[in-house]
Amino acid sequence: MVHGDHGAALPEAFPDKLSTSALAQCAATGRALTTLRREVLAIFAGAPRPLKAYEIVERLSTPSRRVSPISVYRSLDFLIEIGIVHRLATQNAFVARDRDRAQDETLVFMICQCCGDVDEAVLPGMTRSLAATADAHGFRSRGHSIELQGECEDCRSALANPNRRG
Amino acid sequence: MVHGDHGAALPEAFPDKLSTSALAQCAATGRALTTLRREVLAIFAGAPRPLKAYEIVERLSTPSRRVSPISVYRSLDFLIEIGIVHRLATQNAFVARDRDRAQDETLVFMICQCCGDVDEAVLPGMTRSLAATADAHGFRSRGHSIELQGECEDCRSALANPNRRG
DNA sequence: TTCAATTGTGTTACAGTATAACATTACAAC
DNA sequence: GTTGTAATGTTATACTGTAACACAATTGAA
Repeated sequence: MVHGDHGAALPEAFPDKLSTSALAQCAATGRALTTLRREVLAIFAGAPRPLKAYEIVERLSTPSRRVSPISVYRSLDFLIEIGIVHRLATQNAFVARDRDRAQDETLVFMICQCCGDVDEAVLPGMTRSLAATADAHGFRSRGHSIELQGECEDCRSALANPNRRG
Repeated sequence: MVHGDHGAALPEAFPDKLSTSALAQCAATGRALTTLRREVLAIFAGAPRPLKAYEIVERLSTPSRRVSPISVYRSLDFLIEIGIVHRLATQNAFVARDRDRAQDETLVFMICQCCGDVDEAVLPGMTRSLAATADAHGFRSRGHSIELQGECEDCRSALANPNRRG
């Protein structure tokens, strides 16, 4: 089962928003959402936090099926290309988001150093601002990575009120 | 050049702007700009591009002196702490810059995928914009990483006019 | 002086991240 | 059926970063 079996059934609750977006992207670009790519996506769909590549390797591997790191990396590269998955460069980790992939949207990731959770935002003026800066330097931008490190609201509350933590 | 000349041929005399900034930061924080840290800084001063940690290891090592990766990483951590060196998360590489380290300045790095050169800029409104976004999400930001990937002016010219390249 | 605390480096070993190179499988188009 | 392309399998390895503990130098104080 390499590619072409776009209708393969998956153990998890499919289709979700992620795979719907992925399928739309594949249809638009003439590429295939293969079994392996679906499986990786399914793992993201069930994960509340960013995933490490080798976590995905572990979760896909069973005693009878050894998924190699490079296969996972290749699937990740694909999902990144179609805009479903984002690499958190500062964390060596990956997240899946189903936002509209309008090319002029600038995603900002806020990464909690305490609990590892990631939130994301779109800065309306950011795209223009970055483009203007790049222009001023003669730089043609083709991609970006914007990540904030800090503490999320929950962790700040917990730190401020250690007695109340659950 | 086993010892005494810092292990690197410098194009400019010491002290340069980088080490001047570093010394000022050390004086302000009561920490030491040791020989190893100076050597790492000197390598940055002579490098036109971002450096990989293991490139620094190689340049510091000689047949009679084996500098270990962890020593280099420790020096890099120190130089990052005092704001002289920045880590390019998307490249697993490091650059030294001698900008004023005003805490409200938001550095943006523009990384040429073609030649590897890095330019940086300060976006005036960015700090406020990011802070407002973080606030809106209850996120307390303590650090950030903003990197653009693309092509620098020189490489764009070269690509547009392949005959003229030199 | 001697002790303890602090800072920084040396040394060894290893953990974690990512890719190269080549073989194989599946499908589509001719 | 042959060829071209896309995707994965397989093996091995390169690259990036850290843990753990020992050693050395400095400082401040009993």
